[in-house]
Amino acid sequence: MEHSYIDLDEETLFIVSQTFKALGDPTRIRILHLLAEKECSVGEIVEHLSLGQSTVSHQLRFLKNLRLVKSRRAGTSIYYSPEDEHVLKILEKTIQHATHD
Amino acid sequence: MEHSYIDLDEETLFIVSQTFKALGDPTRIRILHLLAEKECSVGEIVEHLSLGQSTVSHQLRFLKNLRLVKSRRAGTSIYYSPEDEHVLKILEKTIQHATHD
DNA sequence: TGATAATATGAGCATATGCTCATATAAAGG
DNA sequence: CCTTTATATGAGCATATGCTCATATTATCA
Repeated sequence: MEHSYIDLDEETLFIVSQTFKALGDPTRIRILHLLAEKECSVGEIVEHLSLGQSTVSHQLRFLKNLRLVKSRRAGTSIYYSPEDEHVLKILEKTIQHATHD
Repeated sequence: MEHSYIDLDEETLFIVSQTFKALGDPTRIRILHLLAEKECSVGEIVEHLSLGQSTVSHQLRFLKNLRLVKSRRAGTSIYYSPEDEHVLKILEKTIQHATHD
């Protein structure tokens, strides 16, 4: 029996799953959702979300490795902001979807 | 210092993270992507994707618990298809994004 | 340059995740 | 009914994940 289905290649599968995995954790969602509103330093994120400094740094590194956030230094502080508009839109839309349905 | 940011409530956070967690695994992505093209029985999924029967059944249960797929029985076979259009669109768009960029 | 402030990083631990193996359940046919 | 076919489920195991604690880096300022 014939069918035209072509399976996803490994690289696509890896990228897509990694991207969604990034959004699949409450802490990272909170961080991204906060950064969607305004650029924040690590310390500001820690305060706003009541998280440990180490936790935030670790998660930011995770997000940065996936190019979902970018950073800039200002003195001793480092400010983070979203980098991937596509992923950010998906997140915000899904939050809307979950909130208003 | 004042700011208008309101953190996400726990329930929203849970729903959103669960949803993305579902999309954060290569096996589930492959299954959903296949089902996006056509309704399949468990056995058909097993064949198309070269996965273990138990693996597929477990993942389908996972996806069904989150209402991402639905099922209908036909004799001894059970056919699965996507249930959540919103999530399916997100998945397909992200696959496009990962493939064509 | 020594002290302080902000952030990053590594190790360790507890929990979560995903697979496999074996077995259970359900429907159909003889 | 008893078998066969299709699917579901539970247990067990290896790996992944996310947090905390301690410590390392980096930059600023006295």
